[in-house]
Amino acid sequence: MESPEQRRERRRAEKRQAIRLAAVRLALDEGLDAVTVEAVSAAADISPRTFFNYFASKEEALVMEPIWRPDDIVAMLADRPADEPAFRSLKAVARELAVRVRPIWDTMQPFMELSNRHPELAARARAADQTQIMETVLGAVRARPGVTGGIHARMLLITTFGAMISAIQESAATDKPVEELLDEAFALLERGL
Amino acid sequence: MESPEQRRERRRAEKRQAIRLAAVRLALDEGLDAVTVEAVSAAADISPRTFFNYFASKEEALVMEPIWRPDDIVAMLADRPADEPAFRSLKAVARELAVRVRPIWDTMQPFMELSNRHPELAARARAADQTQIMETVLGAVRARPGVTGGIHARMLLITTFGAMISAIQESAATDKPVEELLDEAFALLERGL
DNA sequence: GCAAGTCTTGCAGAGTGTGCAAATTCTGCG
DNA sequence: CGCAGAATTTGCACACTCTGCAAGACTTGC
Repeated sequence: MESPEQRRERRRAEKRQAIRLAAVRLALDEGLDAVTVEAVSAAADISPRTFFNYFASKEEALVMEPIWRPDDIVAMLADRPADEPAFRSLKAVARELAVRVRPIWDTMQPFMELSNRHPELAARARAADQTQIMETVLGAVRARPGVTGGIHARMLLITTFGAMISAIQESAATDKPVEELLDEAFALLERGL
Repeated sequence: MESPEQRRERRRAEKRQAIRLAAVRLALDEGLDAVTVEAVSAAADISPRTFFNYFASKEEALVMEPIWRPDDIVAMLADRPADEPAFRSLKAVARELAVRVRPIWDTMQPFMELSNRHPELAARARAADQTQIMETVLGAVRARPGVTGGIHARMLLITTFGAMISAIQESAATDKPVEELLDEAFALLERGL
């Protein structure tokens, strides 16, 4: 069964996604300039004011929901065996996150297409997430065994995300499976590029 | 001597910097919310309209001029010996870019302070640059010897910038010299983290 | 079928950013 | 100096994003 709260949550998420799709379709069909809040709202059959009940900004509606959230990552790291070296833990976490991508790969396509045409979009949206992750997770990485210094922790994090982003982009460009590419990327990091 | 054009260029750059400083000072003194184009213009003694002759957006005035520009990087890469492996070339380029930072380190401080208080700022501003660099430079990296595949090129680029960003941030946090930290970072990349 | 809560909407207002044309300032040069 | 031509600054009108607030519409459980 479904509690009333879950029900509301789900509905809200569905509507959010519907608005997103309307926005992205509009952007792909008519160009980014055609995407005004007014136009999106009309397409999604809501009032402009309501749009902002679902998204804090217009941009937010044009990119997909982030697959990595700081708390998630901290939690996933905490779940790894305490004596596991940092690099190994991060690799495991990255793999787990990559797996999450698979079931939504198809729905991601329009967003990827849009990101290809307007690379600033996804980058800008991701930027906020990334710094937040850096700040939140850096402490957790430092606490892991096998971290030799301040810059080591930073490099571990930044390269982990570099690997994920590279894998996703390369996968979109070549159609190779993400996980395979992610393994390649981590192999490079492990033995040195 | 100085040609008239150079003169104009220089003046323009000076004014740009003056506006920047006014904006950042305002942000540090009164908080980010106090930074409206109107307030910045008043502080810099120009009209709001003129502000937009110097910056395409308010945000642009709150972060420092990027030290890396795509064309620069491509040119620097082209200057490296043709048979030098990609990793080595990128390391050399990164070092050269890091050296550029030294003479302006002091003027960077207010911006760093602001970036610490509002991490989204610098990240968002950098985002556009970074994707542009990716797109522009990726081809040049692929053409270098020692690049084994699509994901290798991507990882080389992304980790190079990761190293530079890590080094700068860590340097700001610990006061160690940037170049030393950059070397540490590249050592990690070279032998594997 | 009603009462309480939730969601949607309109409206007013502050702020960003742009095109255009007038006003101002700068430049070299006679 | 003083002036013609060029570059810069500015005001103005306008389209657009985003927010707070309060009223209206709609759900929901009972």
